[in-house]
Amino acid sequence: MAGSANTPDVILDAAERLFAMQGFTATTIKQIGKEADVNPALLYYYYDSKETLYRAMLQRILGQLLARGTDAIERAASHADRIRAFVRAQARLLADHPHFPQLFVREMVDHQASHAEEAITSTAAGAFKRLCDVIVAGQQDGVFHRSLDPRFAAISIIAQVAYFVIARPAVGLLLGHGPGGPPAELSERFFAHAEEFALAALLVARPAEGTPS
Amino acid sequence: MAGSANTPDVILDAAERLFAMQGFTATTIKQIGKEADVNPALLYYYYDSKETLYRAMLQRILGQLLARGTDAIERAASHADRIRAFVRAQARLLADHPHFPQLFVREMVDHQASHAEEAITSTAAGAFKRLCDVIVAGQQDGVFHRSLDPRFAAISIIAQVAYFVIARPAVGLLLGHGPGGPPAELSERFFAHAEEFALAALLVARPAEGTPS
DNA sequence: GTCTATAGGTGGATAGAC
DNA sequence: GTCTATCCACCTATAGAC
Repeated sequence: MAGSANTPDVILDAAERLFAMQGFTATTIKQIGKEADVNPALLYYYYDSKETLYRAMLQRILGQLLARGTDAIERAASHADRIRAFVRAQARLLADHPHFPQLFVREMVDHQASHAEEAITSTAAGAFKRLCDVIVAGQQDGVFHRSLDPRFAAISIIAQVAYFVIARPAVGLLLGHGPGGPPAELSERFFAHAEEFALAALLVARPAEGTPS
Repeated sequence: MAGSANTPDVILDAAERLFAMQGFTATTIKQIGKEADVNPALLYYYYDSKETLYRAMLQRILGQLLARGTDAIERAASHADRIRAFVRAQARLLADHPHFPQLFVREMVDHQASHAEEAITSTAAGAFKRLCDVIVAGQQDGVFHRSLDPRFAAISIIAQVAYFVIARPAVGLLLGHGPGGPPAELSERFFAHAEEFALAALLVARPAEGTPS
């Protein structure tokens, strides 16, 4: 408030944290005001309603995410490296925006993606298609296994990292680290594994045991 | 209600539907009463509070799910068939209990699995361990690739089907079928793909193109 | 732009008749 | 066991002073 950022952004920051942690209905205007350290009534000066505030918050984070280029994929030299780059970019994206997984799955189950539909079809679908194209190109060059449906394979690849962060409490319990989730170092190792697993599934000629990437 | 089932179960049925669709906070006692066609006040005759009702509902569905045996895995002849059997059982399980995915992810994000912690550690962890054991056995016999961490591989395998059903609206949009999700026939094909993808990642010697399973 | 005060509505939960 | 009536807390949103 008094300081660096302007009030609407401070409000959106607070809303993002609370909506991600508690969901839409469980989060109250008063909580957001307190978290943002502004008067709750002030929220209605900037946003028409709680619903409007939620949409603005979601659009902002979707915009931030989708603005990130997928250049790393194009820069990669080989088909395999492009798959690696995609998985790595996905993991970095989710690590940099820790609230996003919760907001995303809440939007799925609460509103059937209705508030995110445009963002998904207009931009996320682009990243998905790029991954599919990488797979198809690898198949045509005989590097990737041809019997896999490229779109299904793309979903399987995305699912690994996505599920790991969404089901974090369950994964933590399964790996013996409690419902707080696995420690950061273990998460990093899983993300590295996810690259290997995806490539192992795709590649026709698998590199010999222990061959460095 | 007047008829086959007893009132507590009718209430739990209604609660299961509404909690799955709307979440804990957004679902009201009055809605549940209406959905169950009983007086809302009656819920407090059977359950102490909304929270108690939620827990009872969750315990019931967790009990149903965890009671299902994993015999199919043990009956399978080869390492590969055991992986297939696991994925198939997972897909069947989720298809038979359409509310479970939503309830599960809501429990993750809303309560960090606190209400499901015991069910996960006592029983779901058993199924997870069995999958890990199948992978380890395959690795020891030289059938599965040894460089993969068995626990991570198990998560990658589970993630495919789990993410597909959790992110159903997003998957529907990505595959061009709208936020209502993909049609049943396409889901079935994805589940079949998930078996192939998992095996392709695990197997050292991949079957030749087009070889039937 | 920011605050105080409050209207208007709804939710969880209880008391008590039947 | 089931229903009616209702209490109290809390929530969204607005009116209006500063």
